[in-house]
Amino acid sequence: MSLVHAILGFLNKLPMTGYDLKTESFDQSVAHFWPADQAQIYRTLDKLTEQGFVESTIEVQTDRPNRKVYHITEAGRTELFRWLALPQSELPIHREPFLVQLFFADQVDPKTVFKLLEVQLDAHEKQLAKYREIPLPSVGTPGLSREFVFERLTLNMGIHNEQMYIDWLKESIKIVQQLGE
Amino acid sequence: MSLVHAILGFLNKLPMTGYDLKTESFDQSVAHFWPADQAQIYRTLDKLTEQGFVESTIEVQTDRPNRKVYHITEAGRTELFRWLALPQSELPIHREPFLVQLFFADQVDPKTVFKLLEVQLDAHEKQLAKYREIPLPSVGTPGLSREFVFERLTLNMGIHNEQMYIDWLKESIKIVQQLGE
DNA sequence: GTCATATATATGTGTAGTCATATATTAGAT
DNA sequence: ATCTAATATATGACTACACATATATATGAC
Repeated sequence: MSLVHAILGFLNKLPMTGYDLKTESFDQSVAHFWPADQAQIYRTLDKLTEQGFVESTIEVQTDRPNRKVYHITEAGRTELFRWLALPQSELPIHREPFLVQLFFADQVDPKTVFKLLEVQLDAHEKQLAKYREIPLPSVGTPGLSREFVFERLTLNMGIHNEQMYIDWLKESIKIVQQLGE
Repeated sequence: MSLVHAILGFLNKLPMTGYDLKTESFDQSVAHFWPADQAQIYRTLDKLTEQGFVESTIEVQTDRPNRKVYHITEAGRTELFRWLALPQSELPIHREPFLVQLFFADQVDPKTVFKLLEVQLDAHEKQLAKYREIPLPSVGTPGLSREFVFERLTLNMGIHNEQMYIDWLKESIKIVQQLGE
């Protein structure tokens, strides 16, 4: 359950509200490998409070709803560092509906298969373009802080992954076309 | 929910029991992009029966438990083909605990980060080796049936993906090493 | 003699994640 | 004047999936 540890990781940098975590942290930087639902962030913060890994203080606001600012505790920091050092030897499962479709594509007429492949290609090209637009300095930049280096590496993963998928799709489209002849 | 459609896809090729679906179909061919839990296969077969997409007949056995052989109905086939032709414009979410660790790796000492990367590299190299051992003819093989071509394409995705991940890990390890100097 | 494995189906229970919706107020857009 | 978006927290309800376990019998391994 990495949501817990992602939240601890963000709070270890800066105390924040659930709203900040969602809009400024998750949606801005880790969404492509750990998207987080707003409702689940709040519920996880409740659970972390019960466990003593975070605490909150109310910041009164007059014009807007009060802010419940969470900060990490010493126990929370210990738990974060324990998990951050734990090797992930089991690879995560990636379920892909599209690959299920492709697997059974012999039961479908070639034009439809071609259409499915094209839609995928379009979606991945758009995703790649999105990643490329993110203004993060490249890892080679002199004097770049460790924080940004690691963030950049995770973005590189996203870019590599989309590029690989696009290459594979183009290769597959060629093969499917030859099959139609 | 592609489990439903994967089951329909398999049953459209051949009537089978839940046990067969698990051991002969899922575990043998689509496990790397759609692993299926035994309990969930049986429950999904129940649901599909209620919906009228599959039907079952009992095959009595004396030495072993009776077999409940499922076959697809006409309604099931219609549903299968409807879904198989449906473009997947939304990309699936791939959650990666390891990338969460890497994102926060600036809070961890470099040796530990290096260890995490090495364990990942090892895991992905093993996975790649596993895929390469699967005896499926390459897409170029003359006279290869459409069924095998599409199965091969999905395996190619697995191989491409592991190769990309390994490349990215090696690149990242170099960068992390330079960071330590 | 005992233990593990294969064949075969089924239920109980828990968890992570999704989606909808409630509440309350301000600022800005049309 | 009215609608929408932003700020902020919270609950209800549902689904997919995971993990453990129950039942029953045969075969093969140590």
